Amino acid sequence: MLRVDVIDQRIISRLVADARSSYAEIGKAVSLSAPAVKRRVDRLLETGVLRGFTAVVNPEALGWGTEAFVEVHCQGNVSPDRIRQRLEPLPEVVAAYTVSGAADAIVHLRAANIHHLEDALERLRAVDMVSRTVSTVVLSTLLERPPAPEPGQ
Amino acid sequence: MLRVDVIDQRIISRLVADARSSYAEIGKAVSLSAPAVKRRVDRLLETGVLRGFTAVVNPEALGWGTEAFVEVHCQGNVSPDRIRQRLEPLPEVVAAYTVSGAADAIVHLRAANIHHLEDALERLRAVDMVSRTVSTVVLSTLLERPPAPEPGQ
DNA sequence: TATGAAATTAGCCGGTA
DNA sequence: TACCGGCTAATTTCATA
Repeated sequence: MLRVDVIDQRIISRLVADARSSYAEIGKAVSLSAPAVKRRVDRLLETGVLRGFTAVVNPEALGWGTEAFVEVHCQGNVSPDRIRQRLEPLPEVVAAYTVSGAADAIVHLRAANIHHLEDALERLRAVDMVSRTVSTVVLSTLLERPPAPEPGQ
Repeated sequence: MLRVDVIDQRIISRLVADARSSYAEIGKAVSLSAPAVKRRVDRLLETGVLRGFTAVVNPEALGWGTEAFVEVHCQGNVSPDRIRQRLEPLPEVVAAYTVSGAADAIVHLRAANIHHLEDALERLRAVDMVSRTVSTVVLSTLLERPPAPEPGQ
């Protein structure tokens, strides 16, 4: 049900590189007809291997020039689902993870500027379960890329 | 040159939600003809507001089940560009940022499993400029989403 | 806006495990 | 039988002018 063969991986690679390329074009690269490619893509979407297709936007161009990673420490035992529920309404949260170690979660924030970031941090700290936060402001983005289609190991 | 109006924002929203939707479909939503939408999208790509289109893959489905954030401490003064050059060859690095604070950089790693992650960490630590690393293993992903088309502030 | 070219998509058939 | 791919045709979409 979650079988992904070599051809699927090559199709995924193509779609990761350019999600708007046509099935015919992809088919030429993997020696398949366009309908065959569509069938595989539909199956990959259905089985959840592919979650969808999206545009990659330049955050700075949209006025999201400032970002930070925030370690969130919670008081008491909090379920991951409850943390997610509280973080979801904050529009500045672009990603959040529960983690091992001292902190309970790592939250990736994006804001228009330092003042906006400060404001977002304040709202994050105001979430009832949050007891302490440790922020690390991003100075520059060195690298951002999708995971390779097949794990190296 | 980097002007983005309200209609552009709505087009970007649509493309972020589904990069494979047709220009005609987007046009219907923003009350524009398909060629008009195409002109705007082309312009957004040219000015760098849109970087491209990509498929969102389920990392677990492809065997990338383990991830970690790593604080990297470097010895001496190292330029961001040099750090990027050294990180780029490591396929497990999906994102990297220079940051303020004690650490010099934060690296987002994705691996097939804990053993693979350990292996990748070892290769990261072997990079000459790296003096110390602090790893935080991700237990679960609470949230992952693109930034909203317009900043809240 | 309109027109030719290209892509999408559903249906049908054949080969194979 | 179930699965997978190719082929065809109707429709939609694209990219010109």
